[in-house]
Amino acid sequence: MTELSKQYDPRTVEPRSTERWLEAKAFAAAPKAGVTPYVIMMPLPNVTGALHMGHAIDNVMQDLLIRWHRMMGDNALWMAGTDHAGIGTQAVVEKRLFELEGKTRHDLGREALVQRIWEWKGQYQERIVRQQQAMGCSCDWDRQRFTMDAMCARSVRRMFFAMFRDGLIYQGHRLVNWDCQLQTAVADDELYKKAVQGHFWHLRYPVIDPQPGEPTHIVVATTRPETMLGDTAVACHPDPAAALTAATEQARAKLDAAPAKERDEAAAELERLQERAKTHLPQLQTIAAMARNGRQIMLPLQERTIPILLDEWAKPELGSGCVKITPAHDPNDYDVWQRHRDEIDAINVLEADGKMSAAAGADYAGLDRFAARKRVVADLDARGLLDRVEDRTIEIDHSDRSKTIIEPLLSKQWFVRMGDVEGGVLMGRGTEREFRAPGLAQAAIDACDPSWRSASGRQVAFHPDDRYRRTYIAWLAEKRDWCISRQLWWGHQIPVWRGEVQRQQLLILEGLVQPWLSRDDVTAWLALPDGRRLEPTAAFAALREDESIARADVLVCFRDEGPEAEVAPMLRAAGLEPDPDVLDTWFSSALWPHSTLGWPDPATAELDPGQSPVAAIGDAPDCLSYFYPGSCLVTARDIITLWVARMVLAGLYNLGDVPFTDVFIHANILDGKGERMSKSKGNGIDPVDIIERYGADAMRYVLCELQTGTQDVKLPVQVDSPFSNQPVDLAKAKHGRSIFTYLCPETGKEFDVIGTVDGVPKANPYSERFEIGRNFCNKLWNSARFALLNLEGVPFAPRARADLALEDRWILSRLSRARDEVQRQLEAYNPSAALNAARDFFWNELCDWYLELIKPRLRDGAERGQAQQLLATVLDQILRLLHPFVPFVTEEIWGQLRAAAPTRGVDRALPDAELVIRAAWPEARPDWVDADAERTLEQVHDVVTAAREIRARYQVAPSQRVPVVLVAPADRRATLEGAATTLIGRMCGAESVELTDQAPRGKDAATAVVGDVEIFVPGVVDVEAERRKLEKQREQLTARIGGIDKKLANEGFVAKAPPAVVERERQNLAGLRTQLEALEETLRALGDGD
RNA sequence: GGGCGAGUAGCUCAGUUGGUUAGAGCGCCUGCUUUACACGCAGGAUGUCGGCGGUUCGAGUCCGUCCUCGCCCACCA
Repeated sequence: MTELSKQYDPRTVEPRSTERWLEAKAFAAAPKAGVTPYVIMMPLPNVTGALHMGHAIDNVMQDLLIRWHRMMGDNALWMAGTDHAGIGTQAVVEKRLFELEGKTRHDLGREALVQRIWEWKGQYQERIVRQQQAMGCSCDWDRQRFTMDAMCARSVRRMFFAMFRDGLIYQGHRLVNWDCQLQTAVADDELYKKAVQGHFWHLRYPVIDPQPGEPTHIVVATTRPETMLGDTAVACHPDPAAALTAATEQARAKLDAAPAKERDEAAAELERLQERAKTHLPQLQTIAAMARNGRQIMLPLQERTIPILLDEWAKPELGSGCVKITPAHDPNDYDVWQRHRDEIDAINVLEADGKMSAAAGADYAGLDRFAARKRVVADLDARGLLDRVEDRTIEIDHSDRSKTIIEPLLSKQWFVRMGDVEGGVLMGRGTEREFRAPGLAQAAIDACDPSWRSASGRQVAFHPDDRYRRTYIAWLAEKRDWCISRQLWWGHQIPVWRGEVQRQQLLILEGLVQPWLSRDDVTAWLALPDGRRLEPTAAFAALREDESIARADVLVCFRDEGPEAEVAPMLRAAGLEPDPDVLDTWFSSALWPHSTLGWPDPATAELDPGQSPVAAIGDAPDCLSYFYPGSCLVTARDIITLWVARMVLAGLYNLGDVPFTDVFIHANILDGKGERMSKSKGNGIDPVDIIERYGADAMRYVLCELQTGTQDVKLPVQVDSPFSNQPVDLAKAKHGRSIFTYLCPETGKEFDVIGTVDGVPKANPYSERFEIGRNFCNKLWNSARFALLNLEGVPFAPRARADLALEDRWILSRLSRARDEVQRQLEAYNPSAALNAARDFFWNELCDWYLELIKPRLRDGAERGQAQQLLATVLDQILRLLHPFVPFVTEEIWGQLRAAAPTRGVDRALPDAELVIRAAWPEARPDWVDADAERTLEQVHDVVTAAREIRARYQVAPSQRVPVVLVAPADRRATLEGAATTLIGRMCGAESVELTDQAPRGKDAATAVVGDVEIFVPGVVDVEAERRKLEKQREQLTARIGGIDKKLANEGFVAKAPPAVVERERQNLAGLRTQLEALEETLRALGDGD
């Protein structure tokens, strides 16, 4: 037997456990007919950088579930991998390229830049995997995937093709959030708001040929004057009087309901609106009338006539009451345009790089938008067309990736139709679970409706409560089309050839391409200038029929790469080009739960070297049919809409079934200030820093303990300053030059907590909260050490419960209950409660009581064997219960325990396994529950605690044995006699324990009363102190008795409370009265000597 | 503006369908090199359950209202 060191050292133990697991391929999962699979798909970390504590809690929760299910006998697969994170990764690499080499992506070119990004990806993927392995993540590393590897790429292409064929993917002009720096569209959730000091310019647009009584100018206001160059109208409300009245009424209602402190503000608002009816309304009505008469405005600088539109978007209560309309650069104006398509156009005055386009006019084209803004303002001012300028703080959208201001821009993008479609959408085409859904979003909504079931009987449920189901549904219910194109270089290129082809060319080509276009694995659409979108056959027919059709936009999508390559030269010759855009990252991550399993066809899926096969082998089914649908998706709530919803709809669309049945939403990790840890905020800390200091188990223990409900977790972070060596609280410290650096409060010098800033010393962050976990591991280690020191020659013999000692029956009873509680809480997705149940049993019952109780037996020849056997068994069981939480230390101890006690068990041998990771989860043992033993031990506990309190009060040295006299009524004495008395003596350092019905004579005894038992410790004195203590206790007792008396005297209580509750109160009262009697008896005994 | 959540011991948090004296860990106080563990052991102190009002025999728990904090969504010419 190896001697265990006195202090647990995770640095030596953790690598050893890891090695054992990897060597035994303990994380690997392969399809096996007849065994239930349990599958978790890891939320893919982005390869933009290293993991922080937010990822750690996510990974630890998954590992907890996976290890638990593995022990329960499920075939547990945890699929790991990383996400290429298109825009994020490209932005990081581009930024470095510029900082280190002063180059832009255009200097490098597409191919070279992508090559750079692959290198970056390799580096970070490796780091991420190292971090996860350090945490103990038991992923099947031989199945690790990347969203851009061959297997996943094929799936992406397949889904795109299917959706394109089904008409669910279309190309359209839409207003998108444009990042002028990265020159790509970005999603709404990739934006953040930032308050910027700006201005509000009021511009005067001349009315053409004003009539008497009509205004000569219409005033409109904007924060972005340069966009006026793209104005195509001015709008006015069709019924300004009614709208203003409505607004006034609303303001009045608000004033009536306003709380005191908002009253003034509400009153002022009401007054302002009432005033407006006089100042603005007449003119607005005039303008509305002018609009009806088709009067025109002269757009200054452009010298273009534009109409006055009547549209409700123009609010009479705001600004001048009129609003300029720039459909190509403002979302609301875009909507106005949609309502007035036949009256106005959209003019795009911006280029992709943020410079003004030719459409802005010769004076402005080529100017950066901010320079153009100044120029436009100056030019208008020079013409006397600038009414006034206000200073204003404006909340402006910024791009999360480039940190630059976003411009709304009209551009051509690819979309997935989320809404309902005429005739519905065929989900799971060609599978046995095929069904028809109204639309993609609706299908995903239905999937978590409790009344819905897929053909496999599955649906999606959220945990720990269904609060987040509402988030999910609310988002999907908008059914907003999903913009899937990004103008990036890093990602899955959109597999479409497109081009504008002239009529003549098309007709020449028809014969050539038609055979191709009629194939199953090719889909083409031809968009005619009149807006019709037709299949090739219909389109060619239309072309022949109508000679006025001059050209068509041709879009061709190939299902597979091979045929595409074959036809490519022909397509090129016809003037088609591959679409340069790439797909939104979420398009590929939506497929993660099945693309990683080889969909659409595991038999032909392409693997990276060394990876486990996904195809069927012999009798074993293939991975896709065996592991899909998966079990549980573990994630933080911010990703519900972005990812969870899209995985559900992609799974339903491709396979006709949900990707998982449960979604476990865990807490977010916040820093000491209460802000969410994230890479971009710079407040994330590397789990490896914590592991190095406290151990991985300690970190896992604390993260599990913190995972209570959905309460977010604050994790105050400190570092020791590399300059003063003093602890620095990062929540209070000032930042240095970057968000990753801080200033030492003593010296004012700068240090770095991540290690990214050159020339600044690195300080390792830590958090004292993890000491709890470290202490726990040490306790576990030492309890095992104690056991192992005492297990030499441990026998195994089946033992009947009747033959066991009182404390043995007690600990088995408590173990049985603890096991059930851990199980119950894990099933309820409550890791904290599960861990605490295991902890409380282990620490408070096993260590504090059982180990102490059996120490004498371990030294006693006759009783030693049984005590050893029980000790080995209980240790075995607690190691199994704790393994999913703290895998490393339990694995190490398990090895030692098996060496010392090859067979463990009480009535029969427990199932054994070489590694605890593969050991069977403790089975329920209701037959071990022993209510009598529990009651007796509870009394022993109470008496011992009281006796110890006496010892502490009189500062009796631990080594000093004292006599203890227990005075109790006959029935109580019957319980405490024998074994219990022995245990009491053992636990409170008694010289002797006397059980009697007679208080000892003399008053030189310290006393305590527990229930109906009086405790005397003769020989320690301070009669007055004793009396005071007992009198205080009597006072409290009397008060409580009074309270219950009153309650029971209350007719309402007796009549209306459940009988069981009333009965309990009566019992309680009786108990308290007995206790009071005993107390008074003790007081009398004290008084005897007076 | 709409929605969701939180407020319990000095700190971080539990507290099941209302029902004994509201709990844990950390911290604090006292004592202890008790043969596994001082990262430990034994003992102890600590609460206007955010405020007010209501329902109820009974409220930390249910309802109303107000205060404070956080998050999500929408909008901002």
